[in-house]
Parts: sequence; structure tokens; C-alpha cells
Amino acid sequence: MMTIMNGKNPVPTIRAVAVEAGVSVATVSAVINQTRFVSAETARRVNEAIKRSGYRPNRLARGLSTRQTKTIGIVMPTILSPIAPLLLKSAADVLHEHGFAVLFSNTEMQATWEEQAIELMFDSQVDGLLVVPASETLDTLKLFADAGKPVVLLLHGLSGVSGCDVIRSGNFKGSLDAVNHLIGQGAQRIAVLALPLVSESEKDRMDGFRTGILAAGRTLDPELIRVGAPSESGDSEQHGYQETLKLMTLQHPPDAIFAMNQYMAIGALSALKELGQRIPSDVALIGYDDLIWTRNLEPPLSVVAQQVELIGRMGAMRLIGRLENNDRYDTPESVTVDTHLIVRASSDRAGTATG
Amino acid sequence: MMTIMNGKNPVPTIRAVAVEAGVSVATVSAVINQTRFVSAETARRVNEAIKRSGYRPNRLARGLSTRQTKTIGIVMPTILSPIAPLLLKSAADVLHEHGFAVLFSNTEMQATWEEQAIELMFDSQVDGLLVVPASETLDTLKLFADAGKPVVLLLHGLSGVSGCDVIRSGNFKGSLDAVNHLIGQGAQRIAVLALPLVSESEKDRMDGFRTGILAAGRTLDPELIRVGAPSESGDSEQHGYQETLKLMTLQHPPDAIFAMNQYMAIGALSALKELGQRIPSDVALIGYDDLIWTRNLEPPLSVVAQQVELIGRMGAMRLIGRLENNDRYDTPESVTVDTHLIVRASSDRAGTATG
DNA sequence: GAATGTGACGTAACCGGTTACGCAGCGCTG
DNA sequence: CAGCGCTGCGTAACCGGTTACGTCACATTC
Repeated sequence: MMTIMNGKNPVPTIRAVAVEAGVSVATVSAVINQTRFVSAETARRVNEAIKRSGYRPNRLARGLSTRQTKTIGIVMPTILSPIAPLLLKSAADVLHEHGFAVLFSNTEMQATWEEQAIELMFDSQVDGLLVVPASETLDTLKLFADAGKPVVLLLHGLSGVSGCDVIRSGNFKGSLDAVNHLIGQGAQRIAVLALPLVSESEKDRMDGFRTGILAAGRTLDPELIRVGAPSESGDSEQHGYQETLKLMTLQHPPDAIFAMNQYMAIGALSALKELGQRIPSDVALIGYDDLIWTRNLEPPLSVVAQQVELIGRMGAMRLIGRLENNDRYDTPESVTVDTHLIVRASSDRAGTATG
Repeated sequence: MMTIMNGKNPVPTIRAVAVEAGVSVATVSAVINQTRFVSAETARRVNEAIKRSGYRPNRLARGLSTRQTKTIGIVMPTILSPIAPLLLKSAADVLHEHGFAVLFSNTEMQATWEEQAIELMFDSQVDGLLVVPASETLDTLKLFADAGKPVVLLLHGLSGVSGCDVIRSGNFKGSLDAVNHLIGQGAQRIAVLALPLVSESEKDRMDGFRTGILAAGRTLDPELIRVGAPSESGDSEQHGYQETLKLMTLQHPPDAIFAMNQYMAIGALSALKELGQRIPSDVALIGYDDLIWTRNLEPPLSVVAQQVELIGRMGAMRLIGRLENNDRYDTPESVTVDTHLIVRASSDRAGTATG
């Protein structure tokens, strides 16, 4: 049974340990960090003193004097997005393996908050930063640039900001693949439930869609392009539902729908079922991001799957690379991680998908 | 266009600002922290110097001398659980509002990792700790107890550890409500897809189930109690599926199934459909935790919903209360947050649920 | 045996803040 | 006008580590 002691005997410092072991602080520091040779006997005494006193080095003090904290900051617009937890986990795992602590900030899509979070990270002297940008630009990143500290952007880049690595998701090709697949399934009129074009990701998805349509020698019908609510608004599903209802009452309704996020896909699904449309024979449906439950829908949903885990790991690795190799003066690198098209029953008119 | 400067002119310190403004460091510190009176004119000069130099106080240095970092640690067994992101978000939001930074650690259910994470938080001098325990006990929390730093446990307590506040989830009553509801719907043989009894939560859920059955004057049929895989194993859904298949081939199969996590509920759903069972008329089904997509299943799933967001907020508030009121010597408090039973079509034989 | 080298460790400055204490100048009182 | 208190601010110690530099004892060399 453990009870609160009110900190009777204060936390031991390195000086206390030095006294205990009858050596100097330099020696204690040396045995802890293996930073210079210490005789076996002395080392033994020091280690014993450490054990006895329960001494634990203060990371603040260490960080202050070494100017590195072994801490990196992760800034995300919202942890409630379906892919955010995996992104956070995969990055955090890699960082943990390499001995880094994680300062986390969930900025709830607020631009000022996002800037504040980055300032907070800077003030906390993090060694580097992992950011999933929500705003179009982030002036505060200049703090890191000036300090020569590495920043890696995840999922998409940021206009007006160079000097950061970017691990992008292949949204352009993802959308393109989706369109081509639908065309391959015989779709004649493909509608899209798009997202407001705030970040590079949404623009890329839209560009991919356009390119796919035009490359097939078709024209873009404005009626078939519907802009919904962002995933984080909570209205996304409702929008998908409403827009789908409208789409299906057009004079020439679509025979395929590409939803650029999962919530809108669900909304569309509800609407189509309610209208008695058969999926995929009347209307084929494809969504974005492969979540656990997409294959449990009726019918299982085809999706464009981002390799979220890989992106998280790569971002963390890149950051650690910059830190450890000190190659922070290189030109920044940009990587694009491909998406995968996962075909399930919702878009598979041949009925060959394995689900 | 921003480029890396390699930190040419070093980050300004408080001393540099003091020189700039022609005052002492004490005065600069005073105007920043409003800690003593400074004449308007002097304050103006200081603020100008701060602005000009782009000075930002170093949180490490501040933390070192004040012994508080305005940082709190959050330790979770896995951010990939369906309720973890909301728990993290709600706690982090409250902390952010009160000016705290968040050190985050995802321990992947590993006991040693969990202890390490807590040590890391301690070494980082966090002011307090928010923990969702995975292990049965956590010796490392003694570090915080000895230092007089508050710790709040989330979702469930920890055996052998007193001195921490606990914000519990009302799992006992949650299960009890579920059972009573199923009985009220006329269920005669209620099966349970249970979880390994590792933490208090699972034990409470199981106890609630037992109590409900016995209170109705029935007996517990061991055949109807199936222990599945933990949510985090990734096999949970598969287990739910398999165990449901087995359940339905019993001589006396159940007419209701209570799944103690959402994944098993989905597995059960798949199995029941595959067997051509009608839900809820042949078999009623109820799950745990109200996720976004539970109502998009066929049929929409009844669930026991934990008030995850409330638990997160309360935990953070409690921690901040301890910190700000300095009432850390109180006896620890334990709160239990009720669950809500959400009845949807999967268990509603009267067909009155609103979905 | 003096000079030089080397192995093992100690001293004290430093990182960048906060703050206890001190001090000068002024107005006021008796 | 000596003495007192108050106002506004500076000096330097301190938080707990790291590390450049110094020192001492002993071995080696010629």
C-alpha cells in the first residue's frame, strides 16, 4: 500500500550522489553518461550511491546544459480524425525506440492554436518537430528554421515554407486510381463528394479526380461535383447523405460516386439504400481511408487507402536521421507514399472482389 | 520563402534583453511574469526590447528554477483503442485551456514500457500525471507519491495503489443495465463475449453481467460465457465471430449476446448474419462503446456507452485542481462516471428504438 | 634526478531562467 | 535635519545538470 509522503527527503541531486560516493560531480556524470574513463572501483561506488539514493537525472537540467532534450513535438489538427491515432502511434513508436519523449498537441483545427502549439514546442526546446499542417501556412516554423532544428511535415506540404522535409500521401494518384477503376467498371457518370480545398491533400485529391475524368476523354459535369463539410466538422456524414439525395434526383443521375472521406461515403451509403438503389449495379461507391469497419458495411466499401502507418514511421525516421547524422543542412527532401486501391463489393460489378 | 539560417544569431536570452532595454534581468523577469511592480516607462522599454529581439523564455530554465514545468504527462496503453483518442483529446483540451503542455506516451500494453514511460515523465519533471493503467499495479507511481505530485487514474483503478484520484467508468452498472434490458426484451438465454479479466474494467463488466443474471433468479451457464481476445490484440473481431459460431451450434443456443467490446460485437454480427439468424428476433445483440459507425451497421447496434469525453475532462480538471489549490494532501477521491445504455435495433424487439 | 607524459579525477563556469536580499533616492514626519 | 518608510530596481545566488580546464600522483625516459 503506497501513501503520499509529501516529499520529506527531497529528490537527490547529482551532488548528493557525489558526496555519497566520495567523488566529484564530474565523475558521477561520467559514469552515468560513459563520457570519460572511470576506474572500475570508483564506478562501482558511484553506481551503488545512485542505487541507494534512488537518484534520477533531471532531464530539464540536462537539456538546459546540453541544449538537447531528446524530446520531439508532434502537432496535429485533430486526433479524432480516423487516421490520426495510427499516425501518432506509428511516429511515437519509432521515436520511443530511439529514446525520444513526445510533446503532443492537438490543435483542433484552429490556426492560432496551431501557431501557439508550435511556439510552445519551441519554448520547450524540443529537438525537432513533426507536424500535420492544417493551416495553409505556418509562420511560426521560422523559429525552428532559425534555430536550425529539423521539422518534418506529414501527409501534405505547406505553401510558402521550404526547409522542411515532407512525407506526402499520394492523393493525386489515389483519386486517379479510383476514377480509373470506376471507369473500368463501366461507370458513365461519376460524381464526387469533395472536400473544401483547404490543404494540399484535398487539392491533390480533386486534381486526381479531374485528371482521371479528362484523361478518359470525358468532360467535368459541375452538377456532379459536390463540396461537403470537412471531416472534423461532424457534419460530414450528413452532407454526404444530403448531397447524394440531390445527386440522385438530377435529370441524369450518376452511376458512380467517389467520396473523398469516409464519413461522406457512409452518408452516401445511407442515402442510396434509402432510395432503393442497388450497389454497385445501379450506383458504384468508393470512399477514402481503410478503417476497421469499412468492410463491415453493407456492402463492404471500396476505398482508397493511405499508408498512414508508413507515413508516420517515415516521418519519425526522417527526423531522427536529421538529428543523428546532423545532416540538417541538406536540402530538404520530399517523399510521396503511394495509396492503395482496395476494391470491395461496393464498386465491384464483376463480383470478383474478395471483400 | 523561408530558409534555414543555421542559427546565425543565437537565440536571445533574458540577459540580452536586459542589456537591450538597459535594465536588470530581474526587471525583465518581472515584466514578463507580472511578479512585481515596474514603472510604466521601464515596462515599455522592456517590452520593446523583447519584441525587437524576438525573445522567448526558455521553459526548461524556467522549470528548473521554479520547479514547475506547466507540463503534465499522459500515459495510455494504446491510442488505437476506439475510445482512446477521445479520452486523449478531451483531457488535452482542458489542459491546454489551462496553459499546460502534454507529454504523451503510448505504451502498447507493455508493462515494462509503461513503467519506463512513467519514469520518463518523472524525469521530465511533469507537474502531474494522467494514466490509463494497463498493468495490474504500477510501482513507478511511487516516484510521484514521494515527490508529492498528483496522479489521476482514468477508466479504472489499480490494486495496491492508494494516493491517486481515480475517475472510473461505471462498468458494473453498464453491464447490469445491458443484461436487464435483454431480459426485459424477453431474452431467456443470454451469452456473453467477455474479455480476459486483466484490469478492473473487465472484472466490473463481468461482475455486472453475473449480478444481472443471478438477480433475475437465473443461473450462470458456463457454456454461454466465452472469453475472447483483448481489443488491442487485433484478433478480437475474429474471436467474436468464432465464438458466436460455436455458441449457435450449442444444443441450447442463446437468444441474446452481450459483447464486451465493439470488435467482438462486429464479429458476432457477421457470424449471426452468415447463419441466417434474424436480429433481434432470433438473437438480440448488444455491444460496448458507442463509436461513430455503430449506428451504421445492419442492424444498428445497441451499446453500453461510456462517457469517455467526460472522464477525460474530469481527470484533467481533477489534476488541475490538485495543482492549483495545492490540496494535494487531501485524501484521494474516486469518482464513477455512469454509462448510458443506448438501445438500437439490434436488441429492440418491440421495434420502438429511434436508431 | 629533472623533465616529460599519462591516467584518473576534481573545480568551477556555464546553460537561462527566478528571486531573496540589498540599495539608492525621495517624501514625510517630529 | 536626522530618521524613517516606501518606491523602483539591481546583484548575485540558486535550480541540477555538463564539461573545459586544471591538478596530482605516478611511471617513463635520457
